Amino acid sequence: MPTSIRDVAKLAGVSVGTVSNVLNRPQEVSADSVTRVHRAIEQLGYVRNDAARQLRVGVSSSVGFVVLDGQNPFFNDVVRGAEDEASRHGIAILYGNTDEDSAREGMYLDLFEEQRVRGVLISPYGDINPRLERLRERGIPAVLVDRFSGNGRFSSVSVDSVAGGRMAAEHLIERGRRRIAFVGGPFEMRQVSDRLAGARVAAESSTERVEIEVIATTALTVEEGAAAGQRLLQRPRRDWPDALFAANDLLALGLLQALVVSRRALVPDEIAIIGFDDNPFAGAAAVPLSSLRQPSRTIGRTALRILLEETSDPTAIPRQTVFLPELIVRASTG
Amino acid sequence: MPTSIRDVAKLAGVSVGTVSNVLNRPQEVSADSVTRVHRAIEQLGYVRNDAARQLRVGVSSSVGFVVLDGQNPFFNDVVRGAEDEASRHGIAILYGNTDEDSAREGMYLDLFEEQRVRGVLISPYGDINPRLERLRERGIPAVLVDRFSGNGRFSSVSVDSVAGGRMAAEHLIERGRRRIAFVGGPFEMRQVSDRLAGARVAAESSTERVEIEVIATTALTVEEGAAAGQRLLQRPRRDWPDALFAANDLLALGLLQALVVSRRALVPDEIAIIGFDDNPFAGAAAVPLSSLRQPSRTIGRTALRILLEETSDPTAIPRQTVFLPELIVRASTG
DNA sequence: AACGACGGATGAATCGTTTCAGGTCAGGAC
DNA sequence: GTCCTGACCTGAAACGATTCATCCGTCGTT
Repeated sequence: MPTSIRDVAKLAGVSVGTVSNVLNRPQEVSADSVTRVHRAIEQLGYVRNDAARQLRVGVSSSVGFVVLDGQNPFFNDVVRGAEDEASRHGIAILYGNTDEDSAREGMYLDLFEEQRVRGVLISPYGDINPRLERLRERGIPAVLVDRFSGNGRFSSVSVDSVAGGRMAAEHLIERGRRRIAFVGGPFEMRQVSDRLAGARVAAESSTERVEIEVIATTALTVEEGAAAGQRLLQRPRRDWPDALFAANDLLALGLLQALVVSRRALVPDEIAIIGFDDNPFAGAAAVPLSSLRQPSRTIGRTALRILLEETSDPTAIPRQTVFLPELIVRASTG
Repeated sequence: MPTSIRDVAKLAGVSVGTVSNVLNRPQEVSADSVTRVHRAIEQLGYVRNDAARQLRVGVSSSVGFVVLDGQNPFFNDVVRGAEDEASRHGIAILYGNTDEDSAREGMYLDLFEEQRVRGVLISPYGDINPRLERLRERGIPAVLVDRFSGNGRFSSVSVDSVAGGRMAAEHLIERGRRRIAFVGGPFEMRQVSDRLAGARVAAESSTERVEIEVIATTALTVEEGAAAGQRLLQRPRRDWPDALFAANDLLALGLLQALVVSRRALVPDEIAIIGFDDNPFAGAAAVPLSSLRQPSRTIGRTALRILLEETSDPTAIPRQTVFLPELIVRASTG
């Protein structure tokens, strides 16, 4: 029932080798054979079986993308960028979402290894360097996304979070804020600790006396942001910071919502807020949100491109691509 | 270099058949062999080659998901639901985004057919019934997502958009609004026309005299919503509607933003707004947005479950699963 | 006429699994 | 001692593509 390359060969009156050649290097086949084979393919509705191809040539036509947080529009944009570039090469994306769960992360890496994917894009959660090393030994390269490769063993595409944190804090300081609360967590996430580090650099290198307080959250979500906002509002007013720097826009939106709904704190007059990512909803928020824009589509596209280069040249030296975020000033920092 | 099942067999001192049995039906193998094989696997770091497995048994361990609009949080949630269910079965998701482009849609269906995926989830854009029929003939079932199967030839999981449209309009009418503008488009999208149809039903079955005006957009995006809002504000004030029903939350957020930023129209006092989807950002908007919540995760999960059932029983009768949306009232409709 | 070169076509071998028809062996029934 | 029954294993065939050593004609050269 399922038609194979042999059926095509028979109908076209040529050998299977010729059919394969028509499919893969038509220039080495006579024009006559090409048309006959194409006609046969058309007539039978033949579609090449990629599993057989992959088994023989040993290389798959898909790449895996392990995403940290499928809810986050930032990652969706990154995936979009990668998917866009992949489709140009006839490559499909195997999508795995870990939701910050090491077990799921490992599970997807296993799955992708079984599939012998061409390569893996990953925004890592746990310590997966050993896993990635192992994949590489097996000829599956990996590119880290939204994460700088600490030891330089892998290529990575990320945004300079330290610089971004610094830009955010400098902006707040310049606007006259002196008591900044950094809202974010968990701090095992490199992006989170980097953004805080950047903010601290800004505070220390300022001529003014600037305090940085840390309000820890357990995740980068709207809910956690709102909860943090609630906690803040319960303090006596004199203990309030005059600015909030949220580790990402989801948190910032949650914070904003808590402050606006309570009507107890004016944004930005009493408390300014700045986020990170500039996700598509930041500009549409209660008070349009200042943020640091990441070139998310470009990140995905670039990561996929590097991955493909590494698959064709396994000896390539890993390279770290770092983009600078862009400060977007809106009403929330007035 | 790459280790195969044969290497494992040799090291464990058994035949390849036994290794395969250990992997696939351990209960039929002696305990002794099982442990020896496992030890060998461990030692060699063997990972089964899924392409070879797939070639032999003829069934892949991935399903394709063709998504209409990767930017839309609603679809991301649906994907999440599907992915969650899939991971339970050791199945990976091949992710394809069409961005409402028939060419891309066809491209992904081709790609998935080459991969001989287990099945396809799709939120269709163009008229792809013939393509899906063809896939089915080849043993690849498809489940329509967020779209009712017109001719009942395929299973589908969707939300009753007519009912939702009706609920939205009834809510506005009940709140005293009489001049409702429906903002949405293109109308080829079934969801859009259904939501409008529902609103018309509500208007006609009301005891009051209710006008429904249509403001067409070219896409369901924040930008289109904002643009529609601008156009609206340019009219003389006496021609303004007193309520806007947006075909989805992205549009609604855009509308809201246009009205709020201009400060010319009070929401909801002068103009009420209701959206559709209840995406995670609707509640965090300038004026928290009323909306119709779709059980997006559940939709994805259900669709995948049905797909798997159909792969195991190809004679199953297609079934249409329809969820009812839930009215979420927030400040934007006072 | 002999020879070499070359464009094309051929088909067997191969990739790494799963499956299945048989084979081996120990133990139980008679 | 013979036969039967299971439990367990074995190894070759098969899946559908790609590749490559060969072969076949034709044509140009000498």
